[in-house]
Amino acid sequence: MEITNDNNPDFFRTQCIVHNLKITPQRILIYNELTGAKNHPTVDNIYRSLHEKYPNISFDTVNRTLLTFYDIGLVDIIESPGSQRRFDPNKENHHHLHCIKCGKIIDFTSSELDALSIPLEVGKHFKVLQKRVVINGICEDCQKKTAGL
Amino acid sequence: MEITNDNNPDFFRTQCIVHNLKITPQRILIYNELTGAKNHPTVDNIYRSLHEKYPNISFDTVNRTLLTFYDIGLVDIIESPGSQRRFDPNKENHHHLHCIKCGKIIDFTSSELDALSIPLEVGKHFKVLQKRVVINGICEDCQKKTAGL
DNA sequence: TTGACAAATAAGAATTATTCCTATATAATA
DNA sequence: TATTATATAGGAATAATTCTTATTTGTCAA
Ligand SMILES: [Mn+2]
Ligand SMILES: [Mn+2]
Ligand SMILES: [Zn+2]
Ligand SMILES: [Zn+2]
Repeated sequence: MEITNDNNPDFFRTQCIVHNLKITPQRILIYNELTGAKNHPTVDNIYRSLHEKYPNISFDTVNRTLLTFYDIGLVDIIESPGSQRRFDPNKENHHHLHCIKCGKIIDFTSSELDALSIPLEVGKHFKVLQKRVVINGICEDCQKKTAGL
Repeated sequence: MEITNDNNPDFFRTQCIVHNLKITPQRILIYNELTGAKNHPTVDNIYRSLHEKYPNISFDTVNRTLLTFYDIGLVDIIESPGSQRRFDPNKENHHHLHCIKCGKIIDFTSSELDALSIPLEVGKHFKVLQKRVVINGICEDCQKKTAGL
């Protein structure tokens, strides 16, 4: 199943206006690249894709813009085991598989897991905004690669 | 509740021997520091603590040793939203609260969550090694800080 | 439609995090 | 105790992120 992210130009414009952000060509490009992205791009992923078509865009603009999008809730910054910050344009409830070999982070959905209940004690001390199941393991590709050992 | 990590010198020695690692003073120091650590230290956290008492220890040794410990399964590298790699000496089944304000990662336990079942479809394509619930939100301290706004 | 201005950008420098290099030291073994 | 493979310290190199500043641009009021 292919996951496609929402790309709603009107929503984007509205969010920018609500948060007093100017609607610049760079922001539009980055928003489109992001919503078109599979997986969970790093700043560098987005920068490189855009830089091919628009050689003048700067890395810093991509980075700053992605952080701004995070601030206004347009994108998530997801958990990963170090290295580079990774963004998730998919704000829907979903869960993650982390491959410990290649670092890939794969989405999966489960209404059962969406509904899991958090201990009461936790809710008393911690304001819960999002919950997700994170599974560590080895992806299909990496299993195949080491099959011959 | 205070979480204390196992510090079992015999276990440590055995693990080193099994994996053909020399038992060096540095490795012992790092192992002890790690098992004494609350929360989820970065390389720099461990390095700084040790460096106060042992000014000759090098950052690279701490970093390399922690990665070695990860390789032999003595410690986990945990999910975090970028910045620095974080280690978890607690290999028991447990779950995490991520504070999006201060970056703190807090442990909690729940036998109910330990037992959650993963969709069959996932297991077919992905070799599951560990599963954990990761909750994003705002910790008690950070809630207090912004209470006056 | 135009001008003023606050906000955003590009480019490169600076900072921070991690890894690599290599000469020296040392734990393990015989 | 001598040998040797492994590990370490220290510093250099690389990678990731953020900052600085001169310039440009989107927005809005006139
Ligand atoms: Mn995702
Ligand atoms: Mn933990
Ligand atoms: Zn993989
Ligand atoms: Zn906090």
